[in-house]
Amino acid sequence: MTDRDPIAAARAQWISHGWPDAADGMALVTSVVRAQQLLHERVEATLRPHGLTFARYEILRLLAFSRQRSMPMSRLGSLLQVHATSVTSAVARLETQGLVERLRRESDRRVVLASLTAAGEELVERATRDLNEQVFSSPGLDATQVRDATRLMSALRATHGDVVDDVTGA
Amino acid sequence: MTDRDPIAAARAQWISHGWPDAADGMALVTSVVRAQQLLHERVEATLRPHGLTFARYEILRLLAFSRQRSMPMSRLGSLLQVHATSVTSAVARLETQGLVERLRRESDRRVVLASLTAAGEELVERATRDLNEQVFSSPGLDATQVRDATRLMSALRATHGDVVDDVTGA
DNA sequence: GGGAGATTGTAGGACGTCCTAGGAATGGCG
DNA sequence: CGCCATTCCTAGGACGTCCTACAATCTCCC
Repeated sequence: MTDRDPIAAARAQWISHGWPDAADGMALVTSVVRAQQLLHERVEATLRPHGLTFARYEILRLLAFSRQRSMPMSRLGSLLQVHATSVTSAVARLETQGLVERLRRESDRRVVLASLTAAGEELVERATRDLNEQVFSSPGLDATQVRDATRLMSALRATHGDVVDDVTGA
Repeated sequence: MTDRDPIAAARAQWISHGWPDAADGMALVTSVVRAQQLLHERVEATLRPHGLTFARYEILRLLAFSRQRSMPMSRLGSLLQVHATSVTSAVARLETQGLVERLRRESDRRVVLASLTAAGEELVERATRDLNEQVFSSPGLDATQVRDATRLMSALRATHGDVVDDVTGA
């Protein structure tokens, strides 16, 4: 006996308990949480054979895009929108794996530069190829839906203070 | 000096590095992850004064909806789509807080029933009221966008194997 | 110079999630 | 009747996230 959609069921409960004005918002929040969970699982499964998690992959990816193959810890945190201590622990693991090394900037010795090693550079390219093939090129919606959904998520981000380009939707 | 939208920037990098077919999918995944993070932060901020997290709130909410005010651990896990061990640790904390108690079902002594206490029942109603007022009734999109976004997230869930009602969109 | 205040990063702790392993209770099958 | 596969739950560990300190370093201004 298969259960019904838990989110649709929760929405019905919300209405029958006298919270109709909040029911759609509840369903939206719950749907986004669940969609993120499913996408995250696919991404993690793809990265696992490479010994990476998404958090660590994102750091390698940013470093590989940068000119110097290195970046201050604080800049990683602000670009990835995570707490500084999360960056510290992720970079510590990447350093243990030999994918990144820490350098202290001479002109300002407070700054720690996370710098990609040759091994890190090779790994991030292989991992990116797999992610593109196994997740990003077929995320589970058709091209129109992908564009619409991305635009709606951007609008949501914008109302929460994120800097967002292109909400108007050309 | 404000940075540009990190997701739009990543999408541009994807295209210029020769991965145009994956760029939109990457942007979608990243947008969903970020939107979830923002909504999750608002929800957690609302629940914190009540001494709850979203994970524990969801358990209390399900129990309060159920007839007996109780439910097997395994059912909580399947409804919430989380690992059984996550349920164990959340219920353990709720028990410490005096919001839930564990009962063993007599007819099948393998089953542990998580059962709402009077304190838990009161708390979940107060927490729900705050969530409805502070998050769910104004999730950050207008009514049309909320409906569209929920429908797209449902389609995404459906392609990943979730049981989903109402994808067709009346 | 030299101290006050900012900025940058790390340490330690709480919590949630997953995984693997394993202990109890049930139910079926020889 | 008794053994075993299944089901249900918990224990312990890895990882990511946040928070509150705190240490090191830089900057500014007296």
